[in-house]
Amino acid sequence: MRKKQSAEKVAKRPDKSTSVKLDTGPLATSIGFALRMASFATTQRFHEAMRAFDLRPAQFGTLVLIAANPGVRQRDLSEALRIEKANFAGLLDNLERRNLVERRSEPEDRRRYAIHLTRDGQGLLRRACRAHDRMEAGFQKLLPARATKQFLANLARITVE
Amino acid sequence: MRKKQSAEKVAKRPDKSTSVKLDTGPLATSIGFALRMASFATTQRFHEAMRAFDLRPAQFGTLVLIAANPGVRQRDLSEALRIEKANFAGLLDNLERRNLVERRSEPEDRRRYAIHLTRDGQGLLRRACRAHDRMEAGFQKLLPARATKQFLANLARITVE
DNA sequence: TATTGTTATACTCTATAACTATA
DNA sequence: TATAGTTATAGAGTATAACAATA
Repeated sequence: MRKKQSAEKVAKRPDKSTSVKLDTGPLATSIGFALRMASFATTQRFHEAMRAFDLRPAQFGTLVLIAANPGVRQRDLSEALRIEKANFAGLLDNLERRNLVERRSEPEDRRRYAIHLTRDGQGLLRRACRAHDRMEAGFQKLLPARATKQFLANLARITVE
Repeated sequence: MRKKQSAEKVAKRPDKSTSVKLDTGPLATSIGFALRMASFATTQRFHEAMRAFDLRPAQFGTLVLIAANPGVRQRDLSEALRIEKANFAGLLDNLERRNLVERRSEPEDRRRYAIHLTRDGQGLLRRACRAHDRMEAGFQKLLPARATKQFLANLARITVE
């Protein structure tokens, strides 16, 4: 993608249709901006990796959390994923229409649903997780050796409440 | 906002209307997911810090890059910020209507605009940067002492191309 | 009265294609 | 032909309020 600075830009004219490296000023030391850019990059990779499964980040996260917490309540899922309950209803509708998850009513509190994966959901998630793990291995290779654990811990510190 | 665990939840029934900590399964070691959550958290803080200036992340980033690169071309700005040029036109329109930036036509290539901050834009940015710096100092305090530089370097490694 | 989940709505963000004017 | 910038549009993501059913 990146063309090296032509050595013979001499006489003609620069005609720099190539990308220009900008001074990022105070953004160069901005944790918020760096997180934004890094998250954008990994999200792009996520979409590539999950294209075959038609799963977006929030959908994949939902399936993973259900698998790890069978029977979890809808409200706890949406809170853990930082998704408004109003928006989460539609997300779950979509996964249920695709026969990946199942809402089971709870007799002891009939306002609540216990959410479970279907067999199809388990199967799709298993394959999606393999793609996810390959993607994550690629991210780890971008970091210094044995730096991942500390990096994840620092991200968790930033992710307060 | 957060209710402390009532000490007399004793006999009655748990009635856990408080939030439940879920097992995050393979997301616990997912760099992509951790970045997503951390970026979400810092973006929330950004909106609080910038409410007084009515600047969203992309708008603030735009002003900062213009200040650091006066006369920059619109295309280079949108590329640096990873914003589609089609969407960036409207963003700049908004900043121009608010008299914060100015598009100057370039005689040597009349397709291009050279983007500059107005006096108002410089003034607003100066104040916004102070709020931004305070916010960033808050983020740094969440990290171990002297860990910021390495953390930023690792974020930059993830942000490829 | 408070909580779980739903519906409706609006606003922002992102992505794509088609267009103009220039080169 | 290719590039800079614009317009239009559609799809996601996000936020808020109001509601029904239940506790």
